[in-house]
Amino acid sequence: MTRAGDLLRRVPFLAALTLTDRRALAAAANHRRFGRGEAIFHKDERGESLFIIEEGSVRIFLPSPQGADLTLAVLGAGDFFGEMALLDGGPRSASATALRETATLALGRADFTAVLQSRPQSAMAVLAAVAQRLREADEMAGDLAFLDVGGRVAKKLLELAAAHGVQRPEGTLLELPLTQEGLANMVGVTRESVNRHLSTLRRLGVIAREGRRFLIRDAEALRRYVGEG
Amino acid sequence: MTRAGDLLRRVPFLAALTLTDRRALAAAANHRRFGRGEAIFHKDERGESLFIIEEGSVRIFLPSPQGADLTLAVLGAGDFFGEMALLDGGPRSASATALRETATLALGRADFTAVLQSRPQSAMAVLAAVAQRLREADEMAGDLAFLDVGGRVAKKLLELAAAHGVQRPEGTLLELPLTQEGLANMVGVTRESVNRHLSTLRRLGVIAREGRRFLIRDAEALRRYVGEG
DNA sequence: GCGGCGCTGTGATCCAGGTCACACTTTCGG
DNA sequence: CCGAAAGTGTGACCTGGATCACAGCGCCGC
Repeated sequence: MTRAGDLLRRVPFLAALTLTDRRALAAAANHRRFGRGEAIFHKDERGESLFIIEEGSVRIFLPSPQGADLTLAVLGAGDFFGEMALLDGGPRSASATALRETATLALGRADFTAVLQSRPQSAMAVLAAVAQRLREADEMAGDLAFLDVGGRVAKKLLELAAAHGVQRPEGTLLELPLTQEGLANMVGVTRESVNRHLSTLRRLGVIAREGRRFLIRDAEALRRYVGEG
Repeated sequence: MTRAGDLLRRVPFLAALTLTDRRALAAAANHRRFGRGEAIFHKDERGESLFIIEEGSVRIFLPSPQGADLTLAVLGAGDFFGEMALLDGGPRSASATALRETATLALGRADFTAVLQSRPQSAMAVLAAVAQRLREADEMAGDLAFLDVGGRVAKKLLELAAAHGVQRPEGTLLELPLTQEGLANMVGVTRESVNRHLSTLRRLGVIAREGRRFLIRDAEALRRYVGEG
């Protein structure tokens, strides 16, 4: 309970609640755990809950008929997802699976809307978060329409560096372990194409591999690489 | 004033307001008109107002360095846009221009947030609208990643039919006059490619031209065309 | 009613990236 | 610690769409 209360305080849109409210909410919410690779929900299902990640990480993606799906986001502790189906009443617009052992707090529609209705601050925070996501989605569409594969790969590396990068003497190291296939899915291309572009980038000394993670040696060169290929 | 009050009643997220509130809001808002082709705002500018369309139509798009930009939406009377910059404080995420003579009501940040904070109903309505748009944006990204040009063209025609279609004995007529270039921009490809696909569709008797508008003769065939090319 | 400009249609080329097919390397579960 | 499975690197090939280059067409303004 204390644990859950602590978590909720760190979730932006719930920060405006009083301690008692947060406790009540934590009591109302369901704890749910998912194993590595386990599905949390599938696109097109009806959705009745919002999930808050306590621990772990979750991939949100559009499944494609012919395998290779498109990753929209990878979320971590403190992030929430699954709100859309609650907000506009539609079905799940994407699928979600746990990338590793993950613990969540699931909030039902009634509890969620109650918070939004009674706390203008919370509603504004959710609004800001959703607007932010819309912004990113539009940008993704733009990238798919305007950039070639090289540019998309380079740009995604920069984004990942901004989100999960750790400064190192030799450059920025991407925390999150990422396979070429994973990167390919984020960028909407085949694994082979990603490989070829990474190879040239490595040959140019722009990036390097550190086990299962990437090291970005020359962010500036990467930025130039976006928009030329 | 009465005019503006009337308009506001028809805007979903303002429907919850009392008549007096709507009057006050209408008084606070600025009327602004734009000529055919005139820019309303540009991507990356700072944005301090939300626009409600009284009359006319507006194209929201991502400009691309090399010309051919990507159309995200075409909005008409009663629709609103420009809310994102107000909600998350970021710059304009896209550009907006009037497609024809257009009258708008511009609402400043303060007035907008005041409504959202004081009217849970309004906040929920905006939330639903933004969620809806996020849904569409994600779907667009999926289409760009998964569908080939033929499929994208066909799907867009079906969407346009759903949004602006009028039933006719011979099929569904798309109200809005649309050039091949316009369609190409909605779908992220060249005009020539669109032309070729439209030609085959016409040869197959699936669609036909009615002056400057499209007639969809066989929606079922169009649906099949999505996802095969 | 006529001249011009913005649309439409289509052919000829070219090439980025998908597909297929493997060999090699790392990692991890048992 | 070993063997299978997952991930990586690359070559050969083919093809959908971009690009360039025109030739008609029709609608609009004067």
